[in-house]
Amino acid sequence: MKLYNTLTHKVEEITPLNPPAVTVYTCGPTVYDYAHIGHWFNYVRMDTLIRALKLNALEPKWVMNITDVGHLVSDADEGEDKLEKGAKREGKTAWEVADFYTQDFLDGMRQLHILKPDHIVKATKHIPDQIALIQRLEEKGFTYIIDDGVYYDTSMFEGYEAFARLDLEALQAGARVAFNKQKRNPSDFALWKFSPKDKKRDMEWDSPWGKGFPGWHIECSAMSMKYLGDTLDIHTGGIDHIAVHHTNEIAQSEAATGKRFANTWMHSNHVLVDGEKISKSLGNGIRLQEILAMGISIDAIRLHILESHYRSQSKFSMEGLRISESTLRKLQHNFSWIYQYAINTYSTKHLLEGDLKKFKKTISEALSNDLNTPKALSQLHAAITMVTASEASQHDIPIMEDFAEFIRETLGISILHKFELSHENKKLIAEREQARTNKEWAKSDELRDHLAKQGIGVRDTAHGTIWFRL
RNA sequence: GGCGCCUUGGCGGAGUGGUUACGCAGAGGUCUGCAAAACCUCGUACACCGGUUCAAUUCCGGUAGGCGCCUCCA
Repeated sequence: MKLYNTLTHKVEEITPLNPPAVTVYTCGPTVYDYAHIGHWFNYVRMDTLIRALKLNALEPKWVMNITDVGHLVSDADEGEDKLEKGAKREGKTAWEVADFYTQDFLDGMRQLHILKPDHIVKATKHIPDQIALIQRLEEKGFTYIIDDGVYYDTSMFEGYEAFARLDLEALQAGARVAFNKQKRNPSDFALWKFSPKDKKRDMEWDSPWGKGFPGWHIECSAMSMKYLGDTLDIHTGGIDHIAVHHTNEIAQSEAATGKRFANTWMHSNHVLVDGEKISKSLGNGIRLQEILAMGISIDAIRLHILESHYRSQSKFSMEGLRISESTLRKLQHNFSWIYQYAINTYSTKHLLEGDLKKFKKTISEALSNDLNTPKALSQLHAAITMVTASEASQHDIPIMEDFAEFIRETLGISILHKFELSHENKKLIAEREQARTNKEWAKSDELRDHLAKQGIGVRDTAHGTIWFRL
């Protein structure tokens, strides 16, 4: 199993510390608003990673966080907490806002058939862990206190800029925001923020340094290490987190433990809409429910996401999504059709076993090579073209079922729709065949349309009429 | 201003130092009562300019354009 590692800028073999276990930590959402399609690209890709690891006989231990406190509207630690801001906007408490959007996110995860992480951890449920980690940093002398909080002194951590290949002086010179003058270094960040003296926040906790709330970055370090140990096999997240969030996670974690924080860093690139990034300020993020309301299926959304590589800047459009929908339908129709054809066909030959085994292998190889999902899909297309062109028979039924299950497990897409025909429909099909025999074309066409409305397709073949699920 | 990434046929999108990506759309054909589907064939893509090489879309340098991060943000 190979993956591009942001740490080394190379595609590398994954070598877990304790195989077959492989620990994976994914930066989850900040739950102050609805998740949009860009988020779902990210999480479907992470889901694909987990599926690919399993395919390689590894046993992923997957932890994802929910940021339900502390993510400020600015990484420079200025401004408001997003949750508190969302609460103000909606006339709710920060807790209510967090609950609402957490639920929205978890619903989306389920709907998109994203595998369930072993632990979904909330920042607000791990305040003591974060405080303990800050204390460790304090003991080692990495922290200092100013008016608004406890800060991490990035100049104390050698190689702070290495991960993101930052040029700190240049960053400072070109930065568009004014840095807090009390900070020792512009790149220093808050570990603990104090509550404003004059008002009570919805979310605040006591700490050795005073009442307040944790900075955004500390949660990921505290929770990942709590559930997965000091060194992670794989840490994933959006590409935008490299420069600040992940750089800070490394600084905090490695300063505290003296050990490597994560061996492999995987980053999902952004999705562009009309050539631009999806962002709140542009208002160009479409929600999952909006897409579903347009009649696009879950499988089509997944297929569409898999059609581009996770490291490329993918383009998103509703038109592209509709194309994926028709592509998916075609795959499903063809596979379901040939399956039904095989059920109705007798032969002593076993045609498909070797070929489908070969395709399973090429699909596995594509996924195992830095999650090359476009290539995996091309192999899926090739497999289905091969199968539909074959003279499949009853012997091939288990092989086809096995292949469909393999695709469902690895890509999370259903290509085989199995269901029993009702007596009613069986009768209609028989009637249509009779009408065809009698050359009553108008009647047979009418019956065909009638069946189509119920989701039953018919194809007239040399082996008679074969029905399949549309 | 600094750093990083990208530029593939009508669209989407892989990949490779010399051999078909693939999908969608399009053209022609086979089959069919007609459909539909399937199958077969087809387009001589790799931003531009140099360099390395027997050979470059693929490596190196430069030019142009785009995008991202350094605010919000997966």
